[in-house]
Amino acid sequence: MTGDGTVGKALDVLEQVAAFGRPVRFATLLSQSAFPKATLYRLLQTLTSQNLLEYDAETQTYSLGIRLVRLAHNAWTQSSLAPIARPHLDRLSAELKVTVHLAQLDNAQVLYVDKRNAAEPIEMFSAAGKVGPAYCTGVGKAMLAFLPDAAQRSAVAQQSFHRFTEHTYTTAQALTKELAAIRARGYAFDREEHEPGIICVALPILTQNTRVLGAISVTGSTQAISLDQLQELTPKLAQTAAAIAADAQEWRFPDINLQHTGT
Amino acid sequence: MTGDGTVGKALDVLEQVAAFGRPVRFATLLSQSAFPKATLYRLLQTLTSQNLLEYDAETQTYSLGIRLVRLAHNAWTQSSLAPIARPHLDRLSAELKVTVHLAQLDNAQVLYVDKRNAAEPIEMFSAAGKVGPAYCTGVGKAMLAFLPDAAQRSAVAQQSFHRFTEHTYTTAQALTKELAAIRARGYAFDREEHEPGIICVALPILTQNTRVLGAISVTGSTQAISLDQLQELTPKLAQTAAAIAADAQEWRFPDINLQHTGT
DNA sequence: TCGTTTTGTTCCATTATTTGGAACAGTGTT
DNA sequence: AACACTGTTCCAAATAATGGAACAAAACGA
Repeated sequence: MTGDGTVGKALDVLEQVAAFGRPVRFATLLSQSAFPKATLYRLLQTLTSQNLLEYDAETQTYSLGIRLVRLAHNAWTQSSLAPIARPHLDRLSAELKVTVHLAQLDNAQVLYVDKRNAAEPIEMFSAAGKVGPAYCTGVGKAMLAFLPDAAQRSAVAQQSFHRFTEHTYTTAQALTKELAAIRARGYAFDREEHEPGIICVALPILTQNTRVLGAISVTGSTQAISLDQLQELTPKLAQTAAAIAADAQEWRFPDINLQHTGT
Repeated sequence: MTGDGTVGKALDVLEQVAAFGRPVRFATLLSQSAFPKATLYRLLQTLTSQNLLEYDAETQTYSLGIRLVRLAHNAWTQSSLAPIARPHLDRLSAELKVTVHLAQLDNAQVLYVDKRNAAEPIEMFSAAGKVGPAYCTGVGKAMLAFLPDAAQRSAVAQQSFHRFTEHTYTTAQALTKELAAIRARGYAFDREEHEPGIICVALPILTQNTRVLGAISVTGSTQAISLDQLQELTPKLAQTAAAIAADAQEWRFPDINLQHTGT
């Protein structure tokens, strides 16, 4: 997971700080870091001077810098499906009165990039950016199932297979079998595999060439809805997924017409 | 703006890609880059392998990677004022039925980290992460005004002073004078300096030691509200700003108690 | 079809940066 | 006043980045 010379090392440190989730002191980082004191020190300096980290002289702590927020806004706008999918999610959520998730794969994990909530109208940024496991969520399995073989094997190998509930798939073998079934069926269920009482149906968002762009899901609690009822929503979901994929396709082409922009 | 060896250069490239706002080809980047071909190529490789960029083989284009979205979620959660301020903004917005902004300074620019809209309930991530000019917005001037002298001079020097409207301050001198007035008064107005017909009052969020954490503002259109009416809201705003500052203060201390975590 | 141009990728000796052990400097503690 | 602890600086050795140029692979044109 590391590598790429200096840049990779700097990012390792950045992730380490991120993992703390709160401002952190030099000594604390040092004690957990593989880097020698002077090296870690200089990396922190570099990151701070680049505003990827922020150093609070009062408390002598490092925390993530807001430059990341700005960069991520660009990333979210241009590279995630969210802006394209937004109107479609709005429509789906309004029509069905359900909780809808939009996710993409990041490093064999599920990254949620947007969400519509049935009860509370909308959740903020806090929802976009969250990560979750791929092997025990509807969106995760839907995406894994449609990955090319090699990529799927690699992704499956990276799962942690922690048993969240009694329904969680806890071996690569069991998961691979489930993925094949999903691929055949065209959509994925989450049968309380991640949280007890929470079920969902998820569909991948695929290009014409069947490349996986992301996935959408509809979630409910077992008290409110049954798997069968969720399944009945799949046509609507499929329609939405197809519409998003079509829009995404269009969004990619403009660049090709603009490629002769060089000076 | 550059520097810091390899990491700095890599970030330059990252920003360059971000600036495009759409997927971009190697040749396009090369034509605008100061780096020689091979160097740029390797930097792109590194960034891509680190998932800060994403390479689409089909269209041969680079775009920002979603790893940034994940990192930014952490940054937003832990390092921005947004999570602390959220309940306070909710209350303020609900009570006054107005549009409220929460902003921080990033590199002498205004970075909006949260927003409450009077009409539409909430806007998503798209609002958090947006940047704007500091010299002609309420929140921007409120923050600049309370910066230590040296930092203020440096920040003022970095403003672009583009004339957006006839009320925009367009020289460092005029702005500095305005900032002194704001400091004396305790809050800032935006008198249609950025957009015609848009006015606002803004207050800085300060620590006890008067360090600038951020700013909040209440915005309105000249048709809907007058400056005097906005001014009447300042006590409520001041109360909210103080409450946020107090919460932020508490949020910083926990780390000090946990500093002996080393192995 | 075959040369030609454009675009992207690899090589490798040179050059510049990073490395990290160790010495040093602050700060607070007993 | 000695001690322990955390953070910062130094510098020769080790390592990684550099970029000119050669190479490969498409896209283009006649």
